[in-house]
Amino acid sequence: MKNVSLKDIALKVGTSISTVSLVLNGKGKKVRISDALSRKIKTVAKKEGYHPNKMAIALRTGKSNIIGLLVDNISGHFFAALAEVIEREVDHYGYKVIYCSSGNELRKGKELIRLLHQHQVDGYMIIPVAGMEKEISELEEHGKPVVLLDSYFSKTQSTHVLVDNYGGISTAVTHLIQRGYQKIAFVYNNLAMIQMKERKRAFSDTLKQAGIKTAPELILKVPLTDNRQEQVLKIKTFLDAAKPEAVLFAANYLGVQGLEAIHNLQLKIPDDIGVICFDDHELFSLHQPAITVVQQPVQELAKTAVAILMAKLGHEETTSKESAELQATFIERQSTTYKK
Amino acid sequence: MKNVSLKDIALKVGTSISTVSLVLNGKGKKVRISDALSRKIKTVAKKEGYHPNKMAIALRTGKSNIIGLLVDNISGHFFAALAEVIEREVDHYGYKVIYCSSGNELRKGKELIRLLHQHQVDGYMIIPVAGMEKEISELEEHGKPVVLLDSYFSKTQSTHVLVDNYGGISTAVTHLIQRGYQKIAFVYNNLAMIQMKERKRAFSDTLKQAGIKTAPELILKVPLTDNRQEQVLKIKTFLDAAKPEAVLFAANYLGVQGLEAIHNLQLKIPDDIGVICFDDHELFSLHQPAITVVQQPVQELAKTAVAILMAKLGHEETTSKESAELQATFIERQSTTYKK
DNA sequence: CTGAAAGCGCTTACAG
DNA sequence: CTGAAAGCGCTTACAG
Repeated sequence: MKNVSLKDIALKVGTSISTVSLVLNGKGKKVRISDALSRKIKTVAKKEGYHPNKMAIALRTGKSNIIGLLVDNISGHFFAALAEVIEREVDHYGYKVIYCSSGNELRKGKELIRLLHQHQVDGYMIIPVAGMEKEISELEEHGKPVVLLDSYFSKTQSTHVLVDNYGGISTAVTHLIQRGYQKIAFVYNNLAMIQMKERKRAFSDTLKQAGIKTAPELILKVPLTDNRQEQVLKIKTFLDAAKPEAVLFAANYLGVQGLEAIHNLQLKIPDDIGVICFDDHELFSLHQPAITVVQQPVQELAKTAVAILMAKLGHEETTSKESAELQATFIERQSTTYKK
Repeated sequence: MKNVSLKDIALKVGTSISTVSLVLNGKGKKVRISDALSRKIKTVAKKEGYHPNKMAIALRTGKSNIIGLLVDNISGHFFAALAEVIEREVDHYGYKVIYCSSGNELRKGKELIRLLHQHQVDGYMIIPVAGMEKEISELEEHGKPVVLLDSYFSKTQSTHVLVDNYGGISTAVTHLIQRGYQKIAFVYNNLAMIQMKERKRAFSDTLKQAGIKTAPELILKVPLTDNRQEQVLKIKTFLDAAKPEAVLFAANYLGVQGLEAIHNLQLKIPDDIGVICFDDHELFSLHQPAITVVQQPVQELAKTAVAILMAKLGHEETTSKESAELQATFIERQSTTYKK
C-alpha cells in the first residue's frame, strides 16, 4: 500500500497538483481558489489520509526543519536533562531534533556531523569534541548555524553556551576551605576541552589564593576511555593513598563513581571525607548523606542555546546571537560538614 | 555556499550525472566505466567535498535507512540503556535512529508516529501507549515493519519484545515470602498497558498461592500524570498508613521515589521495611543498603528487537520474526533481609 | 563503456 | 481563479 501523494488527490478531485498543494498549504485564500474546490480538496485529503512527504519538501525547499543535536553521550545524565527541554523549545518553531552521540570520539563525531549534514539539517547544537574545529567551521561556511554547548574552541569564534565553570569550581573550593578543609583532592578527566581545563584551573587558582599549596598527589586525572570498573578502582586507589580531608569531583559521573569508591573504602561522609561534585545527579540528593554540588542551570542552558540558534535561523529577531556564560548554583547538602 | 551535487562533479569532470552516480556508488566496475574516468570522478568528488543528499536518495529510492524509535520518556533510565544498544546495532545494517518520546500521552504519540511516517522512516520500534492500536496497524498496512517494545496490545498481533513481567514479579514476591515477610505492599502506576497489568496480576497471584491474602490497603496506584513531588508524597502517606513489612515497587522510577519517601519517614531499610524493585537503576546498587531488584535484560531486549526488525526489513534471513519474551534476572542485594 | 531521460513528491514562479 | 512546467538531487532502466 503506497502513501498518498498530491497527485493522487489531484486525480481524485479532478484538479491540478499545484492547486492541491496551494490549498493544503493554506494559500488557497491568497490566490483565491474557490471555497467549493478548497473544501473538496481538504475533504479528500483527509479521507485518503494524506501526509506530506517531508523528504520531498526538504529537497524542494532546501529546508528540513530539523535540528541536529550532537552530544557526548546519549545515555548520560546531562543529555537526559537537556534533550527534553530542547525538544520542547524547538517545537515552538516547528523544528524537530535528531540526536546522536559522539562518545567523545573525534572520528565518530566527524562522521555524525557529516551524517547530519547529509540529512540536510537546518541547524546544529553540538557538544564539541577536541579536534572538531574544522568540521564546525565548514558547517558555518555552508551557511548552517551552529551553537556549541558546554564547551567551545578558544581559537575559533563559534557561538557557544555554557556554564561558568571557573566560577562554579571556585565557589566549591572556597566553601570547602571555609568549612575547615585544607587537604583537598581533585578528581577530573582527560577531556581536552575548555570546560574541564577551566575547572582544573579554578581549583588550583582558588587554593593558591587561599594560601594552600596544591600537591600533585592530591590531583587525579581519570582517562575517559577507561571502563567504569577501572575508573572506580583508580579513584579508590587514589583516595586510599592521598587520604584527603575532602574531595571535589569535576563531573557528575566521576562523583557517582567516586561514591562507589568511597563506599568500598568504608569511609564515612562527611566524617572521614568531605565530598562535593560539579554538576548534579539524581543520586546525589537521595544519597545518605546528600552530596553538596555545584549545579548547572541545564534548563536555562538549553533554552538559551535554542533561542540563539532560532535567532540565527531567522526567527526571533529580538534574541541576541551572542555566546552566553550562565552562572552555576551552589547547593550545600550534608556531605561537606567538617567534623574534627 | 551551496552543497556540491552530482551535477557539479559531472560538469567539472566533463561527463554525465549518471556516470558520476554509478562510479560513486561503486557500480563503476560492473558497468565497465574506464579506470581513468573512475579515478578522475573520485578525485574530484573528494576534492569538492561531495556528500550525497540523503533526502534525494530517500525520495528516489523510497528508503530512508532510518529507524524511528518512539519511547515513553527520552530522559528516563530505560531509554538511556536502550538507545545506546539500538543505535549501535542498527548501525551494522547501515541504519540511523530518530528518537522521540510520547510522555505516555496518546495524542503526542500519535502525532509522533505521523511525524516519523512523514519522514519516511523504514521501520519502527515503539513502546506503545494505550489507544495506539490503530496507528500501529496502519503502519503495518503501509508495509512498514513495526516491533513493539516493553509491551503490546492483546487484541492485535504486532510483533513485540518484552521481559517476562509476570515471572519477574513472581520471583520477587516469592523471595520476600521466603525471607519471612508477610505484610507486603505493592506500588505501581495507572499505565493501562500489559506490562503493568502483568506485574499487578503476578503480585496478587503469587501472594494468593502462598496463602497470604492481599489487602487492598497494601496496594497503591500512583497516577503517571502526578508530578514527582506529589508521587513521593502519596507513597509516603501510603507507607505511613499501611505500615508494610516490605514493599515491592513495580517500576524503577517508583522505587527511586519510594526511597525518598522512606527516607522522609525515617524508616531503616531493611530493619523497618524491606524494599525490592522491578527494573534496576544506577542508584539502587549504590544505595546504602543496596536495593534488591528484578533486572530487565535491556541489552538483550534491544538486540532482539533490532534483529527482528532487520529480519522484517529483509536483512538477516536467519533470525526469527516472532515475538519474544525474555527472562528477568533476580539480583539479591541488602534491602530484603528480614530482621525480627 | 557512456549519456539522455524519466520520475520520486513537492513548491513556486509564470501564464492565462 | 487554475494549470503546465521547471527543478530540488538522486537512481535506474534504456539506448547506443
